[in-house]
Amino acid sequence: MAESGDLESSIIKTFRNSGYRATPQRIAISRYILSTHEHPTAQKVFSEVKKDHPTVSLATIYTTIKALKDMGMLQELNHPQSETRLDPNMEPHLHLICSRCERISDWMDPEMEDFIARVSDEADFVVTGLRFDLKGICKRCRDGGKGDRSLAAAGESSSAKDADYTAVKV
Amino acid sequence: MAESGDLESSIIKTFRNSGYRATPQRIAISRYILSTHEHPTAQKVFSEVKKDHPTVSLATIYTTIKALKDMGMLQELNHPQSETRLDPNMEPHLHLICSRCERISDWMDPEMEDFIARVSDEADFVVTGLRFDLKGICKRCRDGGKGDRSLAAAGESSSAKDADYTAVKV
DNA sequence: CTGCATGCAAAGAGTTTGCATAGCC
DNA sequence: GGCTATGCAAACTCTTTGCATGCAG
Repeated sequence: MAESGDLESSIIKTFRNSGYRATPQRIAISRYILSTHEHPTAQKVFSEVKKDHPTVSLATIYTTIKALKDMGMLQELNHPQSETRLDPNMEPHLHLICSRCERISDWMDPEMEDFIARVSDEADFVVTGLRFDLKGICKRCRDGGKGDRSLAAAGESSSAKDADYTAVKV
Repeated sequence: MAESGDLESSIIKTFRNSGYRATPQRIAISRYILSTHEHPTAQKVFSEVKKDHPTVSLATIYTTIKALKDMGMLQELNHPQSETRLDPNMEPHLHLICSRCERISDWMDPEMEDFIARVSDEADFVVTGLRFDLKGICKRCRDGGKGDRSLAAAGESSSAKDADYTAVKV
């Protein structure tokens, strides 16, 4: 991609401005996480980065993730019975999580901030952060039949995971 | 409490209707989880139930939680860098999570369903479950100063955990 | 009585940490 | 060159599983 150089130099600047050293491993890890939209797991980052840096270790992945979180570049998404996934989108948004293909899509909604502001006001609760996930079936999986399970945990039924979200009558 | 007998017999019925045996341990575990509003961890359930059933094991806590989830009585709430917490409220609602005292309060909002229905429609995504958390500072902690950290992880700064929620400008 | 549930301990998964070496600044 | 970051492996935390015994139905 044409702008990979731009991304890379901005990553280097960000690390140095925060007092971190910009090592090749950190740059590669950050470049992958910040440019993908697939909300990867730490293991996924590990296997992707290993293609270019075969000696990289999982410990370095986790340390770099922690640094990126510390610098406000990244947040983590936890779900019951599944690994933590990473999200470089720091704007208020919600997640559409497909039970079938395990894909996580971001959805920006203009009304969300108003909604939150009203709840914050009514509940007398000063909101500093949010996390909004909708679980369900994406259009692609409804159209395409079985869907792409490449990101799904092998052999695990997705309906079991649905039990961890408040049911919504459809 | 006066209705503990009612809760107990309804727990027994629920287990038997689903083909589970209603053992004293399961009844005690379920009674505690279903009647508390503090969204306990498995460890908290363990220590509470041990008061009446000193020989109960953590494995039984976890298998009972799994049974309750299976019966649709319970969901789990995961947050980065903290243990899974339990929520017996199965109605669509959102969570107000205080960074200071670690308390989790439920908030029912009449507009939430409309909001979700609209997103579902616009995104062409069939919603089956939801998870909506707001992180911030509760009124009690703002009024009372330091707040009650009895549920907070010892020695851990709560600001670190805030990094895992999309920042909201206040 | 029959078979599921319990309690114990050990295994598992994901993540973190300790330490000697490597390499950024 | 000083000092942080790396890579390896071992430790850690939370959760799950295997198995012999116990007890609900």
